[in-house]
Amino acid sequence: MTREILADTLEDIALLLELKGENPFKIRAYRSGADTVRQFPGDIVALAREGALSGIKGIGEALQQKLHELASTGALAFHENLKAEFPAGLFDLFKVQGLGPKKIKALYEALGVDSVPRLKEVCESGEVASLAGFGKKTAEKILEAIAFRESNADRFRLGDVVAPVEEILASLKKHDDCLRVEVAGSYRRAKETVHDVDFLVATGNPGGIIDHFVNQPWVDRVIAKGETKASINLSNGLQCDLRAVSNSEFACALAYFTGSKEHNVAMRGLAIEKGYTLNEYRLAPREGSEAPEAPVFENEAQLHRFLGLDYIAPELRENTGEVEAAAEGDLPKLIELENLRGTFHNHTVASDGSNTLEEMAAAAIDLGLQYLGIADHSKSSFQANGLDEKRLRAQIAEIRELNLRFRSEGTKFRIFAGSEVDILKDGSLDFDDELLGELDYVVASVHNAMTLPEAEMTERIIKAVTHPGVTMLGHLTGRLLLERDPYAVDIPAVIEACAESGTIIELNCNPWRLDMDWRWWKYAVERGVKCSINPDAHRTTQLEYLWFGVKQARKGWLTRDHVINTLNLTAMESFLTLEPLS
DNA sequence: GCCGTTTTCGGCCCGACTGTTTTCAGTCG
Repeated sequence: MTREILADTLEDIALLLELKGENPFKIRAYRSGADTVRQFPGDIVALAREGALSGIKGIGEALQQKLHELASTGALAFHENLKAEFPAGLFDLFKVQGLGPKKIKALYEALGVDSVPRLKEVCESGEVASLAGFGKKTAEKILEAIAFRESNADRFRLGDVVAPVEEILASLKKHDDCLRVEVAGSYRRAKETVHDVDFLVATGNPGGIIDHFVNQPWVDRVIAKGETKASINLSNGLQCDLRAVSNSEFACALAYFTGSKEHNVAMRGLAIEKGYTLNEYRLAPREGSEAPEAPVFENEAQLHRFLGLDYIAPELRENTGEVEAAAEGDLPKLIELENLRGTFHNHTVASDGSNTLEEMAAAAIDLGLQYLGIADHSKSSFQANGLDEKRLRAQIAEIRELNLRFRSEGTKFRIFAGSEVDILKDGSLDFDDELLGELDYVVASVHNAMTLPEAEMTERIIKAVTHPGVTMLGHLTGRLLLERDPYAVDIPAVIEACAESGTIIELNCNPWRLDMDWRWWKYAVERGVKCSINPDAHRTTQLEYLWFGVKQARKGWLTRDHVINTLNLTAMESFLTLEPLS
């Protein structure tokens, strides 16, 4: 049983209840329950199994009971019974843009539409167009959406959208009618994957800038275009939305469109408590409220302050307690990119990297770092040209030489000799203790046998992280975003083991990984575990992945004190119990 | 289904765009 299964089941129930036309507030309760489960800072699966969920906001008695049944027996009768009422293919229909529960229900009941192929059939035959509430245009739109869906995925890794987003942003900035522009939405919150990208402009002429937006060469398809809002698809399928507001509305609009939805609900709830209604344009006294008029807000910080909150950084706006903490003055001072003094876990041409030791070091120096940890693959990762004992000892010697040269040249910089040692199937390490002892630090990672049952995988990893020679655990779950699921592993148990043995957990910044997931960091640091933000760079330019890592760390509420590589060189040498170079 | 300085009932966040309709329902974010 995993957190994802718990959350997905609740989400599934919400969908089924929608199809049945149930009370929308009940449906919302299941959805928000799913969200609470996903975001819960702790071992929600264990709590559910033990029936110890009471007191969690948003999980009432009914959901507690259902989660307990699901977690303790592996199935939920209520869910199974609901599912049995509808054909399985119906769920695919929700992924067609423009189709919601009402239309799907109508199509199913009137025309027996229970799958995407069947939907295509009835659109082409003209049956859809003659259905009440549907028309020719609807049928065309559905066909268009099906075709689009067949050719594109609907989510993108954060790392894959940075370039197009920056290009569009620059183009909007240059436009004469643009007073201010920001990217809002999940991109601004630095979610690891995004569904779409939301641009927000302040302008006195919305029509002009909307026309400009939909007429760019990279626009593949215009989904919608109105007076203040437009949606387009890029040729890679990425959906981009533009909202135009007046300059005086910009702060509220930016807060609103940065979201998340759940964060906004919490913010509006807070506004209501204070006698106001909050929307994407303004904060205004509610009807019948005695509250005085709110001023025009120049920026989000002013809005937050007016509501009695400290400024909440965009990365935190996921409704995981940030609104309450902001009210109490308990928000953490989040880590910033500039706080990093060095980094670990980087590759060179010795294994599967593209640059030499010297080139990697030069790039790190250019970024203003004081140290760089090299950790090429170990011998079992022969697919990645992993180093055997002899080659690794030669690399250690080469690193010592280079460090001497830095010292003689007066460069305050040090390469730490490490290894990304494979955690073998039985939890033992790929090198013996003697060689591990010759290294400055050791990253231990799983690269094979990823389909072990959860208990075995957990035991395997715990055995490795409790080995005294291991400094840190690499990419905890092995996930590749949108490509490979995390392997089955009991994350809280691993965190606990790391806490006890003082082993650091890596936040791997490769945008394909971003692993350990940001949702676990609050829990990990509560247990006393330290984080290392590591780019896993295989070429010099990938050291810039640190940007993604810091964003994820901020999402995980991490401060500089939680992150080991904010230590300066001297402090780091002392932490690793190494003789200082100079 | 959840929640509570309005606490066991009666609320529950809000607006833009589209298409099919003549005033609005459905979808999306």
